[in-house]
Amino acid sequence: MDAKYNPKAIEPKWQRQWEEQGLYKASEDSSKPKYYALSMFPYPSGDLHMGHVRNYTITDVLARYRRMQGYNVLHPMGWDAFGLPAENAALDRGIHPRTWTYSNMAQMKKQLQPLGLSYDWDRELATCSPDYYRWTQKLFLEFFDAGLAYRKAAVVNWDPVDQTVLANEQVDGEGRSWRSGAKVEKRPLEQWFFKITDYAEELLQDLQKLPHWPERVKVMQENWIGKSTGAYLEFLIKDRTEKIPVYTTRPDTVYGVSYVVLAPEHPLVAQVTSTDQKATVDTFVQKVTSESEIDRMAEDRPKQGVPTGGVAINPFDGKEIPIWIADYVLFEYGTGAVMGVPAHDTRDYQFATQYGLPIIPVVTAPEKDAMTDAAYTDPGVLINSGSFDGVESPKAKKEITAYAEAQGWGKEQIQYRLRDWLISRQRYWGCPIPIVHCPSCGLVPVPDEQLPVLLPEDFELSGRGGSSLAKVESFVYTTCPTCGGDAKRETDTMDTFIDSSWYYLRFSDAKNTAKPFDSDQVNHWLPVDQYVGGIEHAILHLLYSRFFTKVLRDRGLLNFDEPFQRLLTQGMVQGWTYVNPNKSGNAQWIPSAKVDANDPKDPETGEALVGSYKTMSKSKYNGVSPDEVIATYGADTARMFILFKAPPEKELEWAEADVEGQSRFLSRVWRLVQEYVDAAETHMAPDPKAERNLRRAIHTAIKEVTEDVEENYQFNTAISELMILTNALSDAKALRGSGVYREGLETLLLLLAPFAPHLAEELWNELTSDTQGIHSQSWPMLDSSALVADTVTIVVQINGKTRGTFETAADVSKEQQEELARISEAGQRYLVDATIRKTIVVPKKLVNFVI
RNA sequence: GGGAGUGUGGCGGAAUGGUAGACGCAUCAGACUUAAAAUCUGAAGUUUCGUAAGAGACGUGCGGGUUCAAGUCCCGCCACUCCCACCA
Repeated sequence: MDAKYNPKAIEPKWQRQWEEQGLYKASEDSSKPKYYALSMFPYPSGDLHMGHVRNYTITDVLARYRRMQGYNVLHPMGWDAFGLPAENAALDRGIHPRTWTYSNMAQMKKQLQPLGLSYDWDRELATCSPDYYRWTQKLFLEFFDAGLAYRKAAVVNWDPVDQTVLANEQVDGEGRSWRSGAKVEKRPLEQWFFKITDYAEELLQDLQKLPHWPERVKVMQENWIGKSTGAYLEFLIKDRTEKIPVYTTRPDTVYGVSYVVLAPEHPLVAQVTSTDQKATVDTFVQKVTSESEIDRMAEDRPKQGVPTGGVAINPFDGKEIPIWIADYVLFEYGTGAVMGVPAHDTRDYQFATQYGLPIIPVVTAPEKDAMTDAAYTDPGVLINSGSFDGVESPKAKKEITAYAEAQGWGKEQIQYRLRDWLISRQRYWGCPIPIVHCPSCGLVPVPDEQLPVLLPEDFELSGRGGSSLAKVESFVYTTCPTCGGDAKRETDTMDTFIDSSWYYLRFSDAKNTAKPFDSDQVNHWLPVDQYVGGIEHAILHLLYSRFFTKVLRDRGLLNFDEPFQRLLTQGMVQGWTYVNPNKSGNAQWIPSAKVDANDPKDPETGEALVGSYKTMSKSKYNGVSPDEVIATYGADTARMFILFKAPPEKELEWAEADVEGQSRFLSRVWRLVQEYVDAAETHMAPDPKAERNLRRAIHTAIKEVTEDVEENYQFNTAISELMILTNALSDAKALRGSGVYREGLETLLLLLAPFAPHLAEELWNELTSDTQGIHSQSWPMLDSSALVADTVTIVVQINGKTRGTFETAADVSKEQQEELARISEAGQRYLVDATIRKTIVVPKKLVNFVI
């Protein structure tokens, strides 16, 4: 055995060995319980960063731990491989997006390999491979068949020069295309949608089935779904037959309506506008619709609007009120029209004061909140409300809604903020939508036997954001699968979030060539027992995946409601870097390793620098790459550091000194075992007390590490327990000849195995004659009887303040304990002249005298 | 504006209502060494009194409360972080 711990010598050796043994292949052994551990699969950017390492290390520890616990573990890895960066790379470098993507995947796999992660690579998948996207298309057709995939016009950013659709991020602050510089137009275009709103209620309700998800993720999803209960009410239009429907959560304030506002895009705008207001209204609509979303939503922006000249009639009191249009009303939400109640709504109040509209209080505020210069938005008692005067708000809501319903001009309505999911993208590097447009048959799904609809090879990229497929004639022109006539293919591709909405299902049956997955397989392995990933996916990815699961359940393809049983959102990895305020962009970030901390200067220009944190997920510019760390310290040290430095859900600051600390700890373990193996077993006089103490330390460690890993993901405290056990063994070298000491070393290695797999394997191999390897061993069993201590420390308190302690036998009775406390040094000192009013005895822990 | 969370030494962080600061980093002292590194041993919240051994006071963002006992439970503040946000 080497005298010195040298990770470079042992890590590659064991990685090869594990690979050859096929140690991490998930089997179909149904005699064992299953455990499915999953990290969110990466986008193959070509650059593995510390955030990835943290993510994958966490699931790896759990996977290894569960294997030792006797579980049949599924721990797969794959690639979220479609997406825009590949297309941009193709534009910039003139290479095929596939070439770029696959070379990145190879690169990242190479970077992952030395980490010693226990993946079942047999199940590797890439969403851009036809073997995978064939089934994405099949699932799309399931949605289509269920009526959950549909087309409708949606307003998009249109570049009139490049003749292409732009993403919101591709439009600059002034509403110009980043590429052509042309003023971007808002155009309604036919787009594909998934009807996620059909599942809004279940997506909301089933959050209750997820007790092991972080509260804040559930709250975010809840807010995103945004359920509210209110009333749908119809206002009449004077001299016309149409009605203006509004949605309100405050039907109790309906007598306070002093105007009605339509969104500028609302179809009724044309009908209600009077001739003399037409020019004003047209100009206003033009102005608002040409503005970017960002401008229109901008904070603190004053609300703008114009009167249409039209007059509405409040059906409750027959009062005539003006119809306005305003930019603060959103066309997409509710009915796209709002009743204006300035007295009881903050936004309406702002608008009304700005344009001199009447403010009519209809809900009384308690004296202290009496309305002065703001809207009163809390509940109260109704006034000025006809026959509803004197009714309290909550009751009035119900009564007024019921009254409207009886009169036929309203009803109760539940409203969600969740919108349908716009899934079509006008891009090349995505999964083609398997639909044919036939002039006579309409939208025709591509039949199963013609799947996959392959991405064409001969294409020309039409610029960022544009549809390249539409220009590939051999792709576009086809025949209708139904009637055989001339037809065109759909040229949109799917949002990449669709690819990632079902990959965790595919892992259960990754090589199936007949269907997306076999139901028995998916029902066996799913739901995922532990899902780990960044908080940035708290809403979209997780919501879409939940939606997919529910739809596929309703299609009979699987039998569970929720895909991810437990969710852990890991914190970011940050690094201390310096900023050069004189530079811009990425050049301003300078890794701390290149800078003298006492005199921070830009190594290139000599300019003074300012310290700052930067997230390691954009790690190109801040120095510490996983490759370097592994090359310097080894994978085990990197893993230990990242788990020990902070609890998993918190941010983690990269610090070289702490990495060295972990390296030191592993070296200590190495020496401990080596010295034991080298030392001739010395016989010594038995020391039962010391042996019992050591055994207690061993089993305390088993208990603590098990609880930390299994229940709370407290890897940081689990590792500190390993350190405590190591220190105890270090201190107990006199016991080397005893069985307890050996038990201690073996237990230490077993407990360490999920965290530092290579070191544990190497030392296990040296220490024991076992040939199966440490990762095939069982997790150590806890012997609770070993935890019982011979003696206990009793705390003596006077009036709740600790005044001393004493040691006594663990089987001390309550009475003895009190008496011992009384005669203890502290007791003697404080109780001499005192009257004891009360004594509290906590058995085996504490005695408190109140004097 | 709405919601969620956090606040403990020089730092990362521990603490089923029961000795606050486990474990580690950094620091200091000692041993080993010609020397350094590595390694090992030890010290250490702040403060007052004391030459010292020691003794006391104060300490978990702030102010109250419950309790024999509060970092932990309750009430009210403050600060910071994150998410959503003209959603009627």
